[in-house]
Amino acid sequence: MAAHVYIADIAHYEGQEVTLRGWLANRRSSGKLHFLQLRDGTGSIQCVLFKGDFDEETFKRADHLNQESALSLTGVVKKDPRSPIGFELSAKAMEVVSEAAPDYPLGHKEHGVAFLMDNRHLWLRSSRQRVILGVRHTVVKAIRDFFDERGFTLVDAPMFTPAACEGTSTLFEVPYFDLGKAYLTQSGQLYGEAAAMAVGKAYVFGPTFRAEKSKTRRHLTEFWMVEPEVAFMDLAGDMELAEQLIGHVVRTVLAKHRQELVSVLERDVTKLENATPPFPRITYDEAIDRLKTARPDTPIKWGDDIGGDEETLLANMFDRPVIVHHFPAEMKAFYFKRDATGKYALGLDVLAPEGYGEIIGGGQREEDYDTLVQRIRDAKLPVEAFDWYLDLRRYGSVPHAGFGLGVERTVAYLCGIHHVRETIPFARTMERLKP
RNA sequence: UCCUCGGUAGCUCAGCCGGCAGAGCGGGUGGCUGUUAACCACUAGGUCGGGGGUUCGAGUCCCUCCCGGGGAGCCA
Repeated sequence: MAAHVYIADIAHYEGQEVTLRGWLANRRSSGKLHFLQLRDGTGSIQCVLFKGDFDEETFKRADHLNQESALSLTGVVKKDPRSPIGFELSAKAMEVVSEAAPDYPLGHKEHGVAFLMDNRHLWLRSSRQRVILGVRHTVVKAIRDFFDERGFTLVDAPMFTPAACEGTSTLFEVPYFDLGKAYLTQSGQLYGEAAAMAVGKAYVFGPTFRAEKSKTRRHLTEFWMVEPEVAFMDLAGDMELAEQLIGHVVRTVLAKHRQELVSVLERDVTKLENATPPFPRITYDEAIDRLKTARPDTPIKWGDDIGGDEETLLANMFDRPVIVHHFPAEMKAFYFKRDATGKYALGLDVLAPEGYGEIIGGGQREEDYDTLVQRIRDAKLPVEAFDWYLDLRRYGSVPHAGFGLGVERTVAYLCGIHHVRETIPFARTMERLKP
């Protein structure tokens, strides 16, 4: 009985007899030779079956197997210059673990987006999706390692929350026993602030839900966000932490996935190689000036949000992510600290290059109790709902700051993928709840 | 919610000025000892998104509804 090996490790077994287990991706034949393309999750390899090595029934069956049939193939690993991976399997025995039904929906030709998303559970088997899933895994691990190495503690925030974190946004409502209604969290930040006062450096990492009817390539109704929060840190420290995190994630992904990014996703990785700190920093005022200069006819004016097109225009002025900071106070949520003039919120956004948009949003928080109460009132939010949050300002309040990084937008940027729906295994959008 | 594009074979699409419903892939059968989106031959496969209208005649023109893609607003 030959040892089972994975295709990714095939180079170590040249000349040896091994068993491969996987799924039939494609097959070809030239009569007395059948070529079975086997995929096992780590790679894909061509297995060659010669008629003389098999009994008639098995050999015939090999040429009629349906796509995605599960197979176990035993044979000798042979070096072959014609193979894209340098090796192929000269099969001597085949076991059909389970024959696939004949109507596997995904063929080898192109498919439309809607069809692929309907078949997302099967689409994941493609090499493209396998690479994206791998990059996402690496991104998540790199983020955890980054914070772990810097003495942060992971503090999980709840998914069920009693009220809006920021007030106005549309939240998903769920019934909650005798307590009435609960809402799915739209940010773990307020809990992250509580955690920072407990452990100094905390980060929240989990899914986030937005019921807004956004239909763009940058939006999902359910997405993952990592939100560090640090006591005694100001806006400058926040910017440094943000660029260090992104720099670390980009470096780690390049080190591990460079080859796949280039060959499978056709990503121009030179665009990622530049993404090393320090990142350029511009104020909101400067951003508006730059936009007006670059495109004099743009209708944008001071106090406006920087929209998708402007964001892309701005980001393309730099060869790496750019940090925009000091926003008009009215633009930002109630908990942002303001500068001495009161005109600006100490917020920061990090815009990824190439139109991938805002991948980080955050800033320094208001630590003064009275000011914060006033802000909550100004925002027409119920102060009682924030009593526990205000306690953080009553018992040893300190300056602190943090941010949220969107995992899907980051993966899209790294992979060079147009739409974030491909960067999460099972995307939830306005029009899609299945599979 | 608004703007925009689309819905024709299992999939991707073509179908011109209104005149017999098409191709490639996939499926089936057969052929080939080096194919690799294999190739070659033959073959099966249709409620042209639903409804209504104009017309001798509608996949095609008009109205309407449904579904989906992209974008805007808002945000990660």
